[in-house]
Amino acid sequence: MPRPAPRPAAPLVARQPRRGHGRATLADVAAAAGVTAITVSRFLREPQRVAPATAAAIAAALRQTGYLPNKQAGVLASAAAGTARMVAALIPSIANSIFAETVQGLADALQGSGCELLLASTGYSAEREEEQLRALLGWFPSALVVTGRRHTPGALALMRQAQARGTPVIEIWDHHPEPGAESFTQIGFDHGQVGQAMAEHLIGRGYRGLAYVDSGVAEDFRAHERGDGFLAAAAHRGVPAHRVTAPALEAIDAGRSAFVSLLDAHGQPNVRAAAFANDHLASGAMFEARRRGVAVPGRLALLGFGDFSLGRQLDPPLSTVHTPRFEIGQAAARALLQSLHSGNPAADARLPWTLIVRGSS
Amino acid sequence: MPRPAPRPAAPLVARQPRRGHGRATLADVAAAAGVTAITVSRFLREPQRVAPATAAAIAAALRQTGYLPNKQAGVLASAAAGTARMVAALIPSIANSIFAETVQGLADALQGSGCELLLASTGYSAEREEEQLRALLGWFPSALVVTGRRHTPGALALMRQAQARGTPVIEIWDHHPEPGAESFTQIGFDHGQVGQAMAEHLIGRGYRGLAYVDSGVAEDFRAHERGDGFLAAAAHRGVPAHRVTAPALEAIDAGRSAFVSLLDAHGQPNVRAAAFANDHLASGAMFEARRRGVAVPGRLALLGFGDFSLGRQLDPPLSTVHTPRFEIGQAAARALLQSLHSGNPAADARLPWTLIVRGSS
DNA sequence: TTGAAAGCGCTAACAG
DNA sequence: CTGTTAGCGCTTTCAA
Repeated sequence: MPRPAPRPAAPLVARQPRRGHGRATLADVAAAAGVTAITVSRFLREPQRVAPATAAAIAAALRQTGYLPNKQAGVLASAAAGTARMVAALIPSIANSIFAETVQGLADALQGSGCELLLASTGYSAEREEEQLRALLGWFPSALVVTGRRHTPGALALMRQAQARGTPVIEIWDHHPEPGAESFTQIGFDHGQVGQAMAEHLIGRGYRGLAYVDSGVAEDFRAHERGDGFLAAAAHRGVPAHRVTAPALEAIDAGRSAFVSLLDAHGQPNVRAAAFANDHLASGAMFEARRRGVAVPGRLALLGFGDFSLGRQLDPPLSTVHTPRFEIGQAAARALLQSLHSGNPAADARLPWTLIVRGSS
Repeated sequence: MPRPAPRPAAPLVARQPRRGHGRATLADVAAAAGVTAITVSRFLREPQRVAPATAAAIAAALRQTGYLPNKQAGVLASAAAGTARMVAALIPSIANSIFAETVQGLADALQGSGCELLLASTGYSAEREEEQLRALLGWFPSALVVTGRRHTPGALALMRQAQARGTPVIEIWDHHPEPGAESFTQIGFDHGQVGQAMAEHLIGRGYRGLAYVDSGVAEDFRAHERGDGFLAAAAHRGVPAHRVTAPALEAIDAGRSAFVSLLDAHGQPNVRAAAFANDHLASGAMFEARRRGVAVPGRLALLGFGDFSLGRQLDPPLSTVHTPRFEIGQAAARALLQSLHSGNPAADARLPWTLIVRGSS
C-alpha cells in the first residue's frame, strides 16, 4: 500500500502578511467579479476591451467594494512610460497673490487632464529651492514647473537630469531665451523690457528725475531686472535716474516709507516720477501722498507693476503694468500637457504684458 | 562519455526589459558600492546601522550615481505603515488670498517633516470637491485637509473611508463640534459667533438699522453663517436688520455696488451700519462712500471681515475681524503630523479671532 | 477576450 | 552588520 506522498514542507514560521490597511485592491475587486486582476485593470483603462457581461460584473464589484485605484502602484508599474500623472510646481511664495493666481491657472488647466498638482514654495531662497526640488523630484512627477531662471548649480543639475529623462521642465515668469545655450522651456516675459517701457513711458510724459523703487526682497530677481531695464533706458535717454530699495516691511507700509524718502532725496537729483517694483509698494506711496497732501502726478508721478485690483480704486487710479499672471499658469499647463502628449519638448512662450496709463502718471 | 547535461531551456523569446528611464536605482548604487540594495536602503534611513567603511563606499556611490530615491516605490513597499509622506489639501480657491495664506501656513509647517503637499481647488463647488477628493485620495496621502464641514454624501463617504484606514482627516476654517456625532478633526472657528459679535459691536455702538452684506458666492457657506449669526443676534436684541447679497462682480466693485443699494433701501428700515462678508466688499463700500461724500461712520458705519492689509490704509481705517488664516494652516499641519506620529486622531482646535475696532464703525 | 508570469523600485521580515 | 526572500498593487509582455 503506497504511502501518501509527503506534502511539501510548510514554512517553519508563517511570515507576517504585509497588508496593514483595509483598502480594496484590484485583486479584491477581481475576486468579487469572478475574474482576475488584469481584467479589472483593463476595464478601468479600456472598458471596450472587455466583454459586456464581464464589464457589468466588474462595474458591480467596483461599486460594491468602493475601490479606489492606488496611483503609486500604477505609476510604479508603468514607470517607463512616464505616466506619473502628477505635476510638481515650485514658486517663491504661495501667499503672494501673483503666484497664487499663477498656480490657480496651472491647477485649472490641469483639471480634467488627470494630473494632480504637487506644490512647494521656496520663500525666495535658492537653497530652499534646491532642497524642495529634490523632494519633489523624488515623486517622479510627469512634469516640473519652476519659477524664474536663476537656480543653484545643484538645482540646475537636478532640472537637467529630469529633462534628460524626458520630464518637461518649464521655467515660468521669465523669458530670456539665450541663443545657443541649451535650456528649459520658458513661459513668461522679459522683465528688463518692462522696466525699459516703464522708464520710456515716464520720460515720454515729460518727467525728468526718475526713481525705481525696488523690492526689498533680495532674491526677487525679476523686480531687480525691471530696475536694471529702467535705469538702462533712462541712461540711454540721458535722463537722471536712480534706484532705491524699499524697506523690509509689509508692502504697503514699505511703499509709504519709500515715498517719504523719495521726497527728501538728500542731494539726489530731484525726483519727479517713480516706478515701483509692484502695485502694493506704489499703493503705499499713493496713500502716503494723499495723507501728506502731495499732488499725484503733479508733484510726483507714480507707476506700479502688476495691475492688482486695488490700484484701479485709488484716486487718482494707479498707472501700472498688467501682467498675465493667471495666463502664465495656464500656458505652462498647456505646454507641459502637450509635451507629455507629443513627446517633444514644450516650446517657449513670450506672454504679453501691457502698460496701463491711468491717472497717477 | 557522458553527454553534457542539457542547459535549462532559454525562454523562446527574450522578454523586453521594462526600465525605460535612465534613472539610477538602489540596485545601481548598491552595485557601485559593492553591497546589496537593502544595505543602501538602510544607509539612507538609518545611517548608523551600517559599518563606517560600508557607509563611506555607499556615500561615494550615491554621489557618483546622482541617486534620487523613488518615493512611489518607497510608499508602496511600506504601504501598511501609512508612510506616504504626502498631504493632500483641498481648498475652494487658490487665488483667494485667505486660502493662499492658509496653504502657506500648511506648507511652511510641513517643511522639514518630509511631507509634500498635494493641492487642489474646488472653485466653491461641492461636486468638484468630491471629484478632486477621489483624485487626491488615489495617491494614498498620509493625511487629508479639506475646507469646511459641508460636503456631498459621496465626499463624506470618501473622507470617512480614509479616516477609517487611519488617515487623519482635518476640516479647516470651521469649528462646529457636534456632540455625539462622529466627525472629523475641525480646526477653525465658529462663524455664527463672529456674525453675532459683529452685530453686537454695531449695536453696542448705538447703531440701529443694520445690514449684512453677504458674499455673492453661493457656496461660501461660512460667509452665510456669519450672516445668520448677525441677523439672529440683531433679532435677539430687537434691532431691525436685513441681509443683502453682493453682486457677482470683482469684490471691490461688488462692495461699491452693495453700498449704493444700502443707501437707497426702498422701504427697508433705514440702514445706519453694515457688516460685510469680507474686507474687499467693505473696502469697495469705503471707496464709494468717499467718492459720494458719504460720511463714514457718520452716515453709515462699516465693518469688514478678514483684516486684509488694505483696510488699515483706508481713511477712516476699516474696522474688521482679524482671522487666524495663516495659523489655521499651521495648526492643521501640526495636528496631522502629531496624529501621524501618535497614531491617535488629531484634536479639534478653536482658533481665536478678534474684532478690531478702527475708525469706520 | 482573458489570463499567467514577471517586474516596476523599494522595504519588512527574517536569517545569518 | 549584511544579505535573502517575498511582496506592496499595479501594468506590461506574451500566450492562449
